[in-house]
Amino acid sequence: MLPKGPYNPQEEEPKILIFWLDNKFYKPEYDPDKDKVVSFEEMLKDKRPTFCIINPPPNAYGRPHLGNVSGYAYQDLLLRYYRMKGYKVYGQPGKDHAGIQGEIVVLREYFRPQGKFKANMTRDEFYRETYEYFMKIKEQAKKDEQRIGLSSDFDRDVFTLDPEIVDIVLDTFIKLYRDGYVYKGVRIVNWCPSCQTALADIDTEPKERSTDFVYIKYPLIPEDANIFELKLPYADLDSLQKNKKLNIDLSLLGNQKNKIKINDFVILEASEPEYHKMRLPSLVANIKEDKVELKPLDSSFWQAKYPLLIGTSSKFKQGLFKSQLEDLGLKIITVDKPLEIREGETSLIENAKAKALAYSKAYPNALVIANDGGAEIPYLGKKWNKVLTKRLVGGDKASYKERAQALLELMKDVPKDKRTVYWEGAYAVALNGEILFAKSYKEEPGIITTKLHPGIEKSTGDWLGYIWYYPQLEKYSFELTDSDKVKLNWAIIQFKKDLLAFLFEKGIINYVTVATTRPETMLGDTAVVVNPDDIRYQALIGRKVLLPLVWRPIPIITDPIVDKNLGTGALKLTPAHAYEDYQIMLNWNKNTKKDPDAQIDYINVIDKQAKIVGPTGKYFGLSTTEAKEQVVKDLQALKLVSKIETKKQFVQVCERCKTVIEPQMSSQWFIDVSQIKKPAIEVVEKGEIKIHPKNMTKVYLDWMYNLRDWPISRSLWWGYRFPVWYKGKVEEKIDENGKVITYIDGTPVKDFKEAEEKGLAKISKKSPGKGWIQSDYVFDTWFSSGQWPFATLMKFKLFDKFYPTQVMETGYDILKWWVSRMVMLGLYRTGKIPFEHVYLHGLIKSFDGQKMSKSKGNVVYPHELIEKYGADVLRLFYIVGNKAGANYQITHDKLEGNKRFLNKLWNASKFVLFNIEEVKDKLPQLKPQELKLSADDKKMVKEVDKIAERVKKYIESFKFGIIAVDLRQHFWEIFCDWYLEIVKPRLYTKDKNGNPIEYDKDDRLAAQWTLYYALQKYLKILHPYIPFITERIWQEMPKGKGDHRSLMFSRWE
RNA sequence: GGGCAGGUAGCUCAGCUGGUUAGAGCACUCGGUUUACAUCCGAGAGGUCACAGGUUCGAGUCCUGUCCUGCCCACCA
Repeated sequence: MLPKGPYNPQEEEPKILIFWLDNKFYKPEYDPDKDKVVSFEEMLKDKRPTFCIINPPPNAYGRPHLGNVSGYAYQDLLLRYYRMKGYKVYGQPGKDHAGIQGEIVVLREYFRPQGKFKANMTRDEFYRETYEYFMKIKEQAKKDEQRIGLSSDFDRDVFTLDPEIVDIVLDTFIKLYRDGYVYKGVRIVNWCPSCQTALADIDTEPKERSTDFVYIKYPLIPEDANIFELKLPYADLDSLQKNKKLNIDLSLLGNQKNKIKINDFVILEASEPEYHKMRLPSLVANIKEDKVELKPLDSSFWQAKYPLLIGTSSKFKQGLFKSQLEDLGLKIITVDKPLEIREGETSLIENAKAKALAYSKAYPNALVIANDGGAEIPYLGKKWNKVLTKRLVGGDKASYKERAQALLELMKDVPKDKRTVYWEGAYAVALNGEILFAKSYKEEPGIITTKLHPGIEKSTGDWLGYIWYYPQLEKYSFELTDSDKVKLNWAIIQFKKDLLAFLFEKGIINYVTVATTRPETMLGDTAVVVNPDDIRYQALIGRKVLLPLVWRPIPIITDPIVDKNLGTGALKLTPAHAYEDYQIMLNWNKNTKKDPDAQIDYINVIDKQAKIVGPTGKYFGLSTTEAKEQVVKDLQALKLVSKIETKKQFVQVCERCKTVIEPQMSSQWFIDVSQIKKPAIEVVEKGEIKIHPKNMTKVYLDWMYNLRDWPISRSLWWGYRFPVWYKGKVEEKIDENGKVITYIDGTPVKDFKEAEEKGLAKISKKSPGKGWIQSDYVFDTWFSSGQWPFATLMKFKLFDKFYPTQVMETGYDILKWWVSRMVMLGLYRTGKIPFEHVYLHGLIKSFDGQKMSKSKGNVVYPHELIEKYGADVLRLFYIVGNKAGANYQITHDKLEGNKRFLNKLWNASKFVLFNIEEVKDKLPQLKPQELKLSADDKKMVKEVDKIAERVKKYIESFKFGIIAVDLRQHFWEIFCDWYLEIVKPRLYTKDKNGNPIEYDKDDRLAAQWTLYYALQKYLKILHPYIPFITERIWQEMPKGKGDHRSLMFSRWE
């Protein structure tokens, strides 16, 4: 009998848990038919179809949080469902060492109280102690998993750093290396100059500071100028600077000497004995027979020479933008009396053309932009606009009069409220008396809103365009066109989106101004980057600028990531010391693979002590702070600083010591994913792996399509150490060209392959012998956890039996990080998909509706809720009404409601059990057709069978949360409120006062059987949702065919 | 800036490939019951399905645009 009173989960749930654990129901070796644990071999031979879920391993050092536990509810629901369906079920639990996070936590919470730090420990000591500590502490996480009812095989609970797992993971690395998918390359890393270590992004934190934003002018090298580079004795350079003149021998130019002409550039480079380099740009002033006279350049050389702009708009006339233009060294010609060619038989576009031609005649060297506009035409909505277009035969070519006529006619047919008005205008651009292009535009319905036409922003794919002048807005903008039809040799300057001016290239733009918060890194600049759609710089793409101070020609390249509106829209590229610059370099080099000359490189100018190194001349050896001051000072002396602003900026600082991170180049290990990602994309595209919810498939595929080579090495102690050995000490140094060079035992090596060939390095799991030193790097956590599905199953020799697994259930937030890697590495290592379905659950919002976070103080721990409500209530909260990928909020109402449901189930069961007590044992053997079932009984049976069928359908399509609402309601309303109430009179054998009453025995038995049948069915379909209470009630229920002493193994049908 | 999701009752959310009168839980109002139910049952009220167009015999559902919210990614040179 069930105990009296309301259901008490704190009392009942632990008993059930012990019942399950003691009987080892969770083990795959448990055979329900024999009701015992059979041998491993016997289990392997079992013919039942398999169903396997690998439980995502939580961090070993902490207790699983509300999110982890939600996962277990879903995983366990599936495990239990398929177990009851007769599958051979296996759940693989595990605990994660959690890489960097694990290391931080153990240092803080375990070692620091003992006065131990990485500085006063050996690596082995640290690893051993941490391992032991984790082994101990991970038991708590395991208990939490069991408490929620997760029916996985806890005898096979495994740690990610388990030696056998490590072995399998390292084998994968070695296989990747042998197959040529692993390489060691130089890459930018977060370097903490104080801790002297590379840091993962997660170990850095943003800090706001205010800093100087320096605008530096990089002189543009004229297109037709040759550039020669010459190495000279230092003394010669010195004399050049002093005397402003130098004669050098033509023969120094070698076979290029015939090319040189006056006004060419010669960049002179001289080295001091101690490695400092001095570079100075000079102009060829005079060529004698065997000598060249060189003149050093000063900044005045780059000044602009002549104006070339004419605008016809009122803004020019008013002298607006004057200062900006003059800042560029331009003079502006304004036209006092603009031509008025209007009306008559001329169309807008003809007007514009006529204007442009007239002006260009007057100013033969000017590029003329002429506009004409102001025609008002009605806007009629979509439908009417079509009519309008049709009636306006001739379109642009129609004259004003024709147009006005047609519009007036049309207006009559248009409903009044739709008669709004838009503007029409035209543009023409002329040069040397010739029209370059012309176009009319129609835009802005009605009273013009404050917005520009959306097409303007969208169509910035080309550089040629049309000016649009919005009279009512007093604004200019432009529209771009197909540029391959018209090729012009000029650029367009745009000020703050408002003014557009077309400028001749030659002699006008003679600087490219870049803005930077880190002027000292310009010493390592290798390019200037502009947005490919930025019309201002179109004519400059592919040209070169001369990097001041170090006087190195660097190219102007493009990348869409560059923000046109930030700073000057031109970005100085220092790939060695800015993460984003580094990415731009990679992209650029990838896109210009076929053209080796276009490739750009890095120059590392800051070393691990934050000192200036590399080819930096007089700045060599300065600290970054000193260098910054000096560089700005020197640039100002050259008049190459146009302005300095103060800017608020976020910098990354070291999480531990708060030192500003100094990004720089360092040698790291990579996986070349270009090949191995292909099958991982294919299996998802083909639907061999299905992702729930479906829309996450796109997220996965987008991520995979764009996946770049994966850096897998980390400078940590806690993790899988690389199976890489060096014969001697490994050092990294920056050479005089700013390149990172690795030295093994003093010998410089180009790359790892070379080191291996020279016998200085080896890939091996064990030490190759005395004197060999193992690499300091450990693997990125995702490299190991990406192998979790097959590594765990291989360890337990269950691979053949259970791989591929059926479901991977995890939070959608790690789809990209974890799921993608499991698919990729699983396919690579085993040739098979790791799982058939990916079910992604949503995140849980706290009681206040916000995302849980420690800083907000709204974190809810699952064990708190379990203590108060029990595991079943929490499981219902996770499941009921929720769907894949959707976030949901925890509320007390939901928890209370679930508690009430359990109580209802408990009481209804008590009622049923009490009323079937004396016929309990024979009920399962009775056949419905032999019973005197009433219409209500039959209806009840039908109803419960129906809901069971629906639940089955929904669970198998991963919609168990949605159907749970119906199931709960079904039990409550159909079984409790309806059937139980109407069946009562048929069950009573006594009246209110306890006196016996007459009753029909057969009818009563029919009712009793129906009660029994419905309840056992409900218990079964409810079991995957609320295993504890259903199992507890099951213990009191009579058992029939297909029933097991544990509800867990009783068959659904 | 790019991407994804969402906007439905007072609150938290369902509503699959378009199809009667748009649903559930909680909260609310009224009535009843206490031989399973520190309760439960019955009844009721409450919605321009964000907004504007469109497709259709028919739109919460499909298309276009707009607004708002949340999340993810990137970036702040």
